[in-house]
Amino acid sequence: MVSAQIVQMKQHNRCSDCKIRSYSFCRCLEEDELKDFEKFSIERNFTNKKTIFLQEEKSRNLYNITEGNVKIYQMLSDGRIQIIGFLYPGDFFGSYKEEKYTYSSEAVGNVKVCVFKQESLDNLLENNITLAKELLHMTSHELTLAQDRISVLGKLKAHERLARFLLNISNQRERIGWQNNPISLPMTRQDMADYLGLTLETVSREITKLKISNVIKVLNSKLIYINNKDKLLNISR
Amino acid sequence: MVSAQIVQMKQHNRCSDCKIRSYSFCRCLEEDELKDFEKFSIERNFTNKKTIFLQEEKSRNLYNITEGNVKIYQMLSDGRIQIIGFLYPGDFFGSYKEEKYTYSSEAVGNVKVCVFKQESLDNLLENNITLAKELLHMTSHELTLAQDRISVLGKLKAHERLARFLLNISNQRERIGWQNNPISLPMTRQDMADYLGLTLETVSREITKLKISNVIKVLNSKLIYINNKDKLLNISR
DNA sequence: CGGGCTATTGACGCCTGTCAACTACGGTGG
DNA sequence: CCACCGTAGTTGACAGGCGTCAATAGCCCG
Repeated sequence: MVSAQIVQMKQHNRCSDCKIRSYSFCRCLEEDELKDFEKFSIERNFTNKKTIFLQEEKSRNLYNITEGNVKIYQMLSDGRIQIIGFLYPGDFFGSYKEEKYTYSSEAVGNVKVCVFKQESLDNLLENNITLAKELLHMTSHELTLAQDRISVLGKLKAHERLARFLLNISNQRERIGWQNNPISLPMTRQDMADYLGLTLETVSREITKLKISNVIKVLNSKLIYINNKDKLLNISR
Repeated sequence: MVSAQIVQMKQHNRCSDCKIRSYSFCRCLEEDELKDFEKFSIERNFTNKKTIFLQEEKSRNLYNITEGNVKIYQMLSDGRIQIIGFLYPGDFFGSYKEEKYTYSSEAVGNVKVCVFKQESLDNLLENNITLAKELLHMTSHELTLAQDRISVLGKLKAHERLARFLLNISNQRERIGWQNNPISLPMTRQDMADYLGLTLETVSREITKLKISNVIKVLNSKLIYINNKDKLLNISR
């Protein structure tokens, strides 16, 4: 089940040339620190649907996305799946403590990640307060996002959840400099449902309703154009 | 709406005598560091249902609970409430960044908190890598808990949510050395509902079902005895 | 004893899940 | 090039879990 192509990059300027550094926690490092930093990570590639790690495995690494999307999810004993998040370039996942992963992670499309061994990262943190504070701030931000998701799943109706989902994707894409209007949905309807706490049928129906009421245009099932952002905002609460 | 009794403690050994320090992020400080640390916070009291801060207010403080319970919650534009969490002694809340609070907080019963100004804390962090790492680890742990709650709200049925809620309370109480079997529920049914993404009627009905199937005994509406922990675990997934 | 708040219980309806049929799309092989 | 197949997505029919509304019961406090 766990299988992946491993590619260790040979180039020497991986970090300083990195296109997404300004979105990632490494942005707090100076050029000279970066040189050191680069030694402590390797780059790996994963193709669509490849597992990066599984829940309950002993955690050893922290991952930083440099290309593509990653989904992280939890599985209940009876096989029901809840997707915790769809991650973007600049997001990190995994753990910096030696314990078990609390979720599984999987590539959505082709993915490139930087992998940090926990002990390496811990040593870096010990000597670099700026890095520690940056990680603290980013983790704290992640916590805020997770708490917002608690509200979404606890209180919003299906159509409200979908509206907020589309807006979030649009904003997220804008944040990292991708086009934010015809938005591409790299995940399946099932994935969207598992993310939103719904079924794929409900997601499909709600998309159809938005289409009929002319709020969105479905260019194809994975490419959606937002006709009326205000209306979408209104629906999303 | 915001009103609270403010009490600045005069005693000089507030931190070194603190009963809950080993559950809080201050546990990482040495005795001599603690003396300094103490100067940067004041202690405040809040009585039942008093607001500590409101969502959207400019955030200036980080709070550390030393006594009692605090609920943090978000409100939608139409007044629907989602309770993000019920916090215990040793838990912290608020923000260490100068921005807006993303949730409101309110005392459940009588509460004592230590209040840290953001800039004070930030200065402390700058010079104390141990403290920064401790906060990082605790925030990271909070994130894990929030992610678990995402799964609960996204995938579990009402009876599963309630079962998990009761077990969590029991465990949480055990963790900080309170009795873990007849567990007291300081919050109302409405609060439980707002926490679990349900209505108070559903919560009440599910409690009745657990009572009838002899899994729990309802000593009174706010005091519950767990008869059959295994069965409860089984229901909770 | 009465008033107000909280909790329980009942009746009913709707939103969303479940099951199933059908369509669309993309890749593969003859 | 097209037939075929598998996967993904849409749509329909139906049911059930949970929300909504309402009445009743329990409890605290004056």
